[in-house]
Amino acid sequence: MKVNFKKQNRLKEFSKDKSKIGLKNSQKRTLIIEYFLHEDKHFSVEELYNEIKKISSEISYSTVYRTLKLLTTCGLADECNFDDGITRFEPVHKAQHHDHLICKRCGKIIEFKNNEIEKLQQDVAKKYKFSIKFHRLALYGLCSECKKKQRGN
Amino acid sequence: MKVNFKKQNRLKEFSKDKSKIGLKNSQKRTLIIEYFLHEDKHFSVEELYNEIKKISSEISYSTVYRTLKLLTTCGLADECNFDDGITRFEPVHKAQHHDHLICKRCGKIIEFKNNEIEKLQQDVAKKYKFSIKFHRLALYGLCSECKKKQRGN
DNA sequence: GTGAAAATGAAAGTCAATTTCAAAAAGCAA
DNA sequence: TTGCTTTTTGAAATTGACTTTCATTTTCAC
Repeated sequence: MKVNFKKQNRLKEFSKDKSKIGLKNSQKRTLIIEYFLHEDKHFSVEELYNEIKKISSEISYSTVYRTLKLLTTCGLADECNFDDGITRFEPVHKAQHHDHLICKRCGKIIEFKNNEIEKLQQDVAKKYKFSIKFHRLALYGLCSECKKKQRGN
Repeated sequence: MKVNFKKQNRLKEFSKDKSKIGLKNSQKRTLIIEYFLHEDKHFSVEELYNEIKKISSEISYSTVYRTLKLLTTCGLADECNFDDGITRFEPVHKAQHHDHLICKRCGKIIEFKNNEIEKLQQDVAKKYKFSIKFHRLALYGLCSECKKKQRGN
């Protein structure tokens, strides 16, 4: 498992905070956190649980669930909803907010960032004297590969 | 209950289709549909059920639920999710797609439309060779009234 | 090591959404 | 109108993802 510097720092941060907020250093939790932060993917609890199980069969669904919620509370993970009733978690990239393209055929999730859209959102908010705390933008459709496949059919 | 022309037409359309797809003309369903289409609001099943109950106490939650699902299938209603785990339904305005501003304090839902944002979404899609079938954009925050109240506190 | 506090797993509970099924209503045909 | 078939309905049960409970295990400061 390749460890990238930024992510290691995030994990270290997490470790530093732990004592302050009364957390103990659990091996299982650490394994889950490392796996989750190093994989740059969107995981449902179920999905992460299934992958973790392969590495360490002694980790329960509850622990995976609780760890993801904990990371969310600590600001190291974000919860996403993509219209299928399943909550997914993604590692927070502190540097940049982003939105999502979701392929309805293969389920692929692509992240994108568009400053112009964000600016226009602020314009909309201003028009309605509204202050935006956060937003969700998801574009649903077909990714390039699935488009090719569909033509083939 | 004021009936606007466009909505009456939509209802008529619905009625026309009914026989073709094997639906019978139920009084209760008709009442629910009329109420839903004439109120230009976002309803959860629960909310619509509570309002309908006041008019006709003999209509059950199941019927309201099934009617809203039916309207969605027929393309006369859309399902929305605003990050609170509750599905809301809105009458489809055939003329225009729109997005939402949601006040996290009072729950108010404001609809808006911004062609520039839509255009930029297409640009994003093109960049990733993605074809968009539909999208969801929701801006969460505080509406003008709630901002005022908050200052007052 | 000992003891207090936190973490864990399995099972139970929650809650909105959805389905089931027996009874009621709709509507076609005689 | 009556009889018959199909659809609709209400109440209750079920589903499925999420969340909590609680007895047991692990952590860690002393």
